[in-house]
Amino acid sequence: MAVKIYNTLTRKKEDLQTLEPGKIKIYVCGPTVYSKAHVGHAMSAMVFDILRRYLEYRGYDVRYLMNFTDVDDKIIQRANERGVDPFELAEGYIRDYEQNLADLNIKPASFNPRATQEIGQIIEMIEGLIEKGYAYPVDGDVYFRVEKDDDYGRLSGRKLDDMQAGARIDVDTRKEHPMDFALWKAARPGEPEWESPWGKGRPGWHIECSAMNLHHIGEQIDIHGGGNDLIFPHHENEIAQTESLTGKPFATYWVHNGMLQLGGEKMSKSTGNLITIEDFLADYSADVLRFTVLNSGYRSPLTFTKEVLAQSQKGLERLASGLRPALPGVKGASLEVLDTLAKAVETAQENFVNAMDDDFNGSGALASLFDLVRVINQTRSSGATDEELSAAQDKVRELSGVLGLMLVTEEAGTSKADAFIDMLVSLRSSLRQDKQWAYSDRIRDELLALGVILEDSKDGTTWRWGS
RNA sequence: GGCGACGUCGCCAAGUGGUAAGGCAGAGGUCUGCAAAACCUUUAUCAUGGGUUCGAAUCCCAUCGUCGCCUCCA
Repeated sequence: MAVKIYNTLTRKKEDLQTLEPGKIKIYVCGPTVYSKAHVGHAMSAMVFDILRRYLEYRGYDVRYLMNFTDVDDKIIQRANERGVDPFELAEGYIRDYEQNLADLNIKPASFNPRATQEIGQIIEMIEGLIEKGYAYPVDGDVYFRVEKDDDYGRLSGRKLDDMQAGARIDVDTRKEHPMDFALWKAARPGEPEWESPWGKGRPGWHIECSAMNLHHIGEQIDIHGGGNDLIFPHHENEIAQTESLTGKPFATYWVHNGMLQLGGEKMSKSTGNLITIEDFLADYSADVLRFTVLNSGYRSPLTFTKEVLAQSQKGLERLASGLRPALPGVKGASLEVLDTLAKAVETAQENFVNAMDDDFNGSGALASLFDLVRVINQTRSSGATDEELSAAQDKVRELSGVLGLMLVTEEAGTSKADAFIDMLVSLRSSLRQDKQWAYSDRIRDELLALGVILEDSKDGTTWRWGS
């Protein structure tokens, strides 16, 4: 069975068919680096990280690019406000973002192109577009001629006529059509500038992505991703520019994630309705966000509330419960029970792949893991040994890993405190044998306050670090 | 005003023609000195109103509601 992907271009799920067998080229729109990134960026990055990890798991050789827009009006404005160099400002936020991604367990891209490093390519493209009649210079600016592009609007499902009707459009009489967009902007005093055939200036927003693609992965790519707020105008314009120049379909699949909702509204940099990734990670683990993203459809809006995060936290604990060791003093489970476990491993594998194949259904993939965890826990309760549990637990780790979940719990045997905790637990066991409940409960309570969870069973006491 | 997405159990949600996955929370139970964990049992007819069909959460139309885009935005 093939992987199915929902394609914004056709509004349908389609079988994934790559340009080259076994290889897949993915380009994802990264942030404009003028401020700290927020959880919405994290969500988007995670969605495509999951997509990428899964395609790798399915055996594809993935080339994955994510860009940085490092020259733009807002960067310049912010830099001027602070009296710093715009390039340095951008550089700082790029480093922050890379750190954010690492903290979120998001795999680094194969390459991170930057707008400022593509100026030559950009100028070349614009020249090509002018030559073909798709662009025209005015007073040092260069605009794309939307009316020349018959397909314009096909990604976002708009028509030029519809858009003029109610939209607020700046009346720029120099433009031939109100929807014509800038490929090149003439420099104003004090702004970063590059030499060009049209005078000093800098690239427009959309052209950089087209240029980076062309330069680093080619005229045609398999998947182009980003937030659904980029569909129009950004991706629409990318298509217009690239395809007008090359005459070939740009990306086969356009994949867009839904917006993160904070307080019933889109989390957004420009409105300030946001929580930075840094602040989020101060309170929650990366897994909590990843679980939340996985559990909701990546194309739907994701409700971001404390309650949802708490639910994710509990869900993760449940997944991790499957990884706990055998009960103390067990002699092994029956063949029948072990057979059920082995079958559950197969079923989980199958359900997992089926779910993920179907447009990266994370919720379904998690369900397959929960089902397996339940059977593991049943098996453990039936007296299975660590060895008998290990294959199933490895499967949980393997599949969680494909989703990018770490499921790391601080394990016994890794801390200097272990010996002391063991001693207290052993002391408490003696107290319990003498029915000294007051003292034994006090030890349990005080250890709990220190983050150590004790669990008694009739065959002894186990302990683990809480989260 | 235009375009698009969505509305499934208290909450997060999967499911796109054949009588509703999973997680959280809740209730009852097993185990336990108590507790915790784990396990077992249990909880919905799918916004509303029409229509198509032998049969619809799933297709069509209308209504209501939510969100996104149309200006920078993941």
